[in-house]
Order: sequence, then structure tokens, then C-alpha cells
Amino acid sequence: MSAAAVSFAVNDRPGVSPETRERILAAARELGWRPSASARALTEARTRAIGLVLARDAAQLDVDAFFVRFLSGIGRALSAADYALLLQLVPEGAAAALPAYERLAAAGRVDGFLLTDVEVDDPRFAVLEAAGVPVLLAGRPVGECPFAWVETRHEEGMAGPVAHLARLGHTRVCFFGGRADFEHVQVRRERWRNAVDDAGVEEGVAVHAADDEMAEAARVLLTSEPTAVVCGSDVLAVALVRAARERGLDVPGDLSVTGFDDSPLAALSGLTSVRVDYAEFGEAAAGALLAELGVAEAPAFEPSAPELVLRASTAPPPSRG
Amino acid sequence: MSAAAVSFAVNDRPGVSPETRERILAAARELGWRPSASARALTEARTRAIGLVLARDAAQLDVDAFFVRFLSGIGRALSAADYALLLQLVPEGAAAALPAYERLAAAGRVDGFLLTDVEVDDPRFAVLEAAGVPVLLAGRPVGECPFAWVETRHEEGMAGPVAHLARLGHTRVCFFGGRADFEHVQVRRERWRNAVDDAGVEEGVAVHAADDEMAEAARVLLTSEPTAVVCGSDVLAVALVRAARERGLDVPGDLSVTGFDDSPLAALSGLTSVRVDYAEFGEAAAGALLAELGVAEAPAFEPSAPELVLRASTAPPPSRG
DNA sequence: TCTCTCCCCTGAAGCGCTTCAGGATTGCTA
DNA sequence: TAGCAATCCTGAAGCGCTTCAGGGGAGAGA
Repeated sequence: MSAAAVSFAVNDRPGVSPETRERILAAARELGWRPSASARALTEARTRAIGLVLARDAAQLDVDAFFVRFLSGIGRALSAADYALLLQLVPEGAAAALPAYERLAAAGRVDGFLLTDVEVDDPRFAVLEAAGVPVLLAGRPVGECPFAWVETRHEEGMAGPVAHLARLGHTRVCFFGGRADFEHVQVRRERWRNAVDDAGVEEGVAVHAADDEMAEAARVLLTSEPTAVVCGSDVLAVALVRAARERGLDVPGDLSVTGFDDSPLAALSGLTSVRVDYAEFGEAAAGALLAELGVAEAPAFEPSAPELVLRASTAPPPSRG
Repeated sequence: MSAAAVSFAVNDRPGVSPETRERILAAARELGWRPSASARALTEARTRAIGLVLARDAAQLDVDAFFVRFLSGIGRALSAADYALLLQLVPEGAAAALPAYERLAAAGRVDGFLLTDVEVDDPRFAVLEAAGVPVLLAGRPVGECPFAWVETRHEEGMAGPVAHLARLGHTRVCFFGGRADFEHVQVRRERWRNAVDDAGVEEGVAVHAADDEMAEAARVLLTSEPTAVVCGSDVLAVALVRAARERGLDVPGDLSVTGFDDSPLAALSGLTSVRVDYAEFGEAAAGALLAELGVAEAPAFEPSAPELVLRASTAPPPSRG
């Protein structure tokens, strides 16, 4: 039972007889022995860990249905391959994150990175390409991108609420979205426009708002006297509902509102929303990265279709007075 | 410039002249060289990483103000010491988490663990004590516990809303909390009782509800015709507000409701709530663990007092009809 | 001038694995 | 029975650091 034999046995490699292998594994089990991750990392030149750097303020994260579901999906993929996740939260802004990537990469702490919140001309691309670390994007890159990516079918989710509102009898549907410089916001707005055309209803106004401008933007949106608004997130929808109530409007009596993400917030607030499976997305992204690392099979990612979840925030339009 | 000299220079240890040190560091900077984390881990017998295993369902996490703020606090403490966070999400239930702890500990992937969501007779204590890994609890243990812990002053936060409601003229204040077998829920309930006494108002009913029973429990609570309810979380408060509205009650006209945590949910819903600084808590917990690892000074944790955040869900009681 | 001390620096060992070349054993064929 | 291949196992090297013992040079005291 030399060290080499143990290594073969533990790593399920040929070179030991079945009996010896079993004897070794039994001994290991009995002693509670496991190969030292550090020693393996040194000899194998890989750490069995992937990195995720989040550059968002806590306030933004903790209302976000995406983040945690995505994380739990990552967890599923990683634990199957006995990989670990190195998570680093840094203050908002991709620029602040660059040193974090650089450090983790240069010290060889991770075998690869998962990138989310991809921006236009993302500065991380150059840094990470130069570092020569495997990278996988969770989300569609804008413009040139040296890395592979996976994406959900979230944009398709805009069709459901619009069609639903049209069926209820609404003839004009507005859009309320987040910051226009996010790719996913742009795409959703585009899909809203298509859906409005397809449904044969009138295209209402489209309003964008950053997190700290939601209330004001909602009030502006309401001046156009909409009867139906599809929102790009549940948070926006809740802000809109609140603004409507303050204006004396009944939801859904006077105004129908739909959210997006189907976060717990939507369930709590009785919001019709669109459910996108972000856990599945995280699993696919981590799986694809592992495949790139040669650790797992490339998973065939068939993103499931977004699902419209009906609740109490949508109803037929008010009858004309 | 032998390897040994480089090691001394990089680790800021005596044994090299200032000039040589500077020359080495300059060369390292120029080459973009950093010591390999794996090699260091092997020789130093520490990984410069701590572990956090979360055994919660995603659905519970992503509405939870605690988790993400706590994480960002951990991040602050760790990055100062150049430590990393190994995060693992496992399905709900502490039992499912045990193998995860065991694996990380046996493989020596982390230098210590941070424990949250501490339960009565927590099975993790025995496993981790046997493993001989440094551990620090974020939260107050119930009963015997071999590890050090830090805690916030969250319970004090119950006094604020009760006193506020009393000042507004309410004469009876109810309590609506989460599962009674959580330590923090118990403590908050106790403090509500004290606060009610102190304020000289009547102690209303106390109702507990798990996440999937909130709506029903809220309806039950409302049968006692309360005018004021303090809740143990924002989520509960929102559920209560919703149930009240369905019953035709106006909040805050007919019923005053306060939340807890001051999550984004509270801001969105205009909920009077109690803000506890969980980021500070995370930083203190991680800092204390690092101190136990001999990596940092033991931080003097002075938890800040919870702060009552007034919003539109509280008002004087309805005048008697 | 010689010795002693102190300060810088280097050589070599070793952390716990993986890997590769090669030794020992067995079973088979000629 | 000799010869060969296949199989199982072991010894030793090496991954990139840290650490420790010790070599050398310079300055100080005798």
C-alpha cells in the first residue's frame, strides 16, 4: 500500500487490483482520510474551485431573485464534480472587481470564472483573457467576446404577459423596465414591442428607471393613464403598484400590472409574474465551465421556457366611463 | 534573489535588506507574479479560505435581507486579510449539510467555518469539534456549545416599534413571528412582551407561522381585531398587510403593522421596520474567526443598536366608532 | 591585524500528493 | 523448461512554495 497505490485507488485509475483498491478505500473510510486538497492542487495544477465575483451592492442583491437561485444551481453542478465555489463580493462597479479577478487568477486560486452582469465593452474580458483563465459567461455578451456563454430564454417571457393582457381585453400595453444600458433590459423591451404587435394591441409608453428612481418614474408612467403595464422585474412592478395606489387607483381594477422573475416578492404581493428558471441557468453555466475545464461532460442546456404565473394583479380593463 | 529571499520579501518577514526587498517586489509587480496559493497552502498548512455552508432553500434565501448583507460584511473582513470565502449551498436541513462540512474539513479546503442558522442541539457542533476545525457561530447558540459566537442586538429592536405604536395611541399590540423553534424568533417574542409591559399597553395575541402558513396565520391573527401588530420579519408584515387589505382593512388607517430587517421589501412596501446592521455582523463574525485563526486582531465588536425606520404602515389607531 | 558578532542571503529539506519508469510476480506460449 | 507479456505494485522525482541551518561579508572591538 504505497502512496502511489493509494493515489491510483482514490482517483479510480487503473494500476491496482480490485481487491487492493477496495482495501485501500476501506482503510481510508475507516480513518476518515481524504486526500489533501492543497497537495492535490499543487501537483495537479488545479484547485477544483471556480470563482464568482459579484460587483453589486448588497441592497441590490437581496431583493434580486436571480442571484440566490443562480447560486443554488451552481451548487448543484459543482457538488456533482466535487468542485467548490469561491465567492467574492466587491463594491458595485465592474472596475472595482478587476483587482479581485486579477488576484484570484494570478494566485491560481480558481480554475475558472463564471461571469454575470455582463456589460457593454466589459473590461473584465481583456484582463481575464490576458490571464489565460477559462471563463464562461452567464448571459449574452454585447459585441466581441473571447469566451463562451450560455443564456436563458428570459426574453421570451415578455410575450406571455402581453398576450394575457390582450386576452383580458386591454387595448394598450405599456412597458416599465430597469436601466436601459443593461442588455437584458433592452432585449425585454424589444420583445415587449414584438409581443404588442403580435397581439394586435397599441404600444403604450416605455419608461426606464434605475433602482433609486423607480417611484418617480412610476408616477411619470401613470400620467399616461395606462390600463396595463408589463414590468421588467417584480421590484419595478411593486413600485408601480404602490404609486398607483397612492394615486387612488385600484390594482387590478383600474390598472393591471405584471412583474418579472416570479420572486418571493411576487408571491407576497399577489403579482402576476414570469418565472424564469435561474437555478437551471446556474447549473448550466457552471456545467459548461466544468466542461471547458475538462472535468465534466458538456451539458446540453435546453433552457426551459419562461412561465407566466397568474395572480391577482391582472384583470380586464375598467369599463369606459 | 533566491527563492527563500523572495519568500521573505513577499511575506514581509525580516531577513532581507530593504533594497533587496524592494527589488524583489518590483520584479514581482513587473512580471505580474504572485505566490501560488496552492503551494502556499501546502507548506503553510492553511488555505487562506473559510467556509460557509448554507442549508436553506433558495426560495427562503432570496427574500431574506440577512443573507446577502451578512455575506457582504464577510467579504469586507476577508479581503482585508486576503482570505477567500468558500460558499456551499445545500438543500434545506442541517443534516444534509453535515457531509458538506465533513468533506471540506477532511480535505483541508478551509481553515475554519462560519456557522449560521444555529439550531437547538445542532448536529454540526459534534462533527466540527471532532474534525478539529476552528468554528465561529454567527448567532447565539442554544445550550452547550464548544465554539465562540458573536451576536447582534437584534432583540432590542422589538422595543422601538412597540414604543412607537404606544406613542401613537395604540393600547394593545400583537405579535406575529416566524417558526417558534428558531432562537431569534423566541427572543424577539420575549422582547415584545417586555416592551409591551414597559410601554404600559395591553399584550395582544402572539401568532407564529412558517413560511408556507403565513397567509392563513395572518387571517387568524386578524380575527382578534388588532389595531397594531409588530412582526418578526418584513415578509410576515407584508403577508399580514395583504391579508388585512383582503379583509377590507386599511393599513395604516385601521391597522398599524411593523416589519423587521428593513429589507428592500420594507422600502418597497412602505413598511415601518427595524434596521439591523447585518453587514457589520458578518464583518464581526468573519473577523472573529480570522482572529481565532491567528490571522487578524480580534475585532472589538460593538454591535450597533437596531434602528426604527418609520414609513407609512403605522398611524394612530382608528377612532372608536 | 585578528576575532567576534551581526546581518543578508542561499542551499536544501520537506509539505502530501501525482506520475512515471521500472521491479516483482504471475500466467501463458513455444 | 525457457521466454515473453501482462498485471500489479513501488521508488523516486517533482509540483512551488516556506523554513531552517548555516555560509559569507562587513563592521566593531581588542
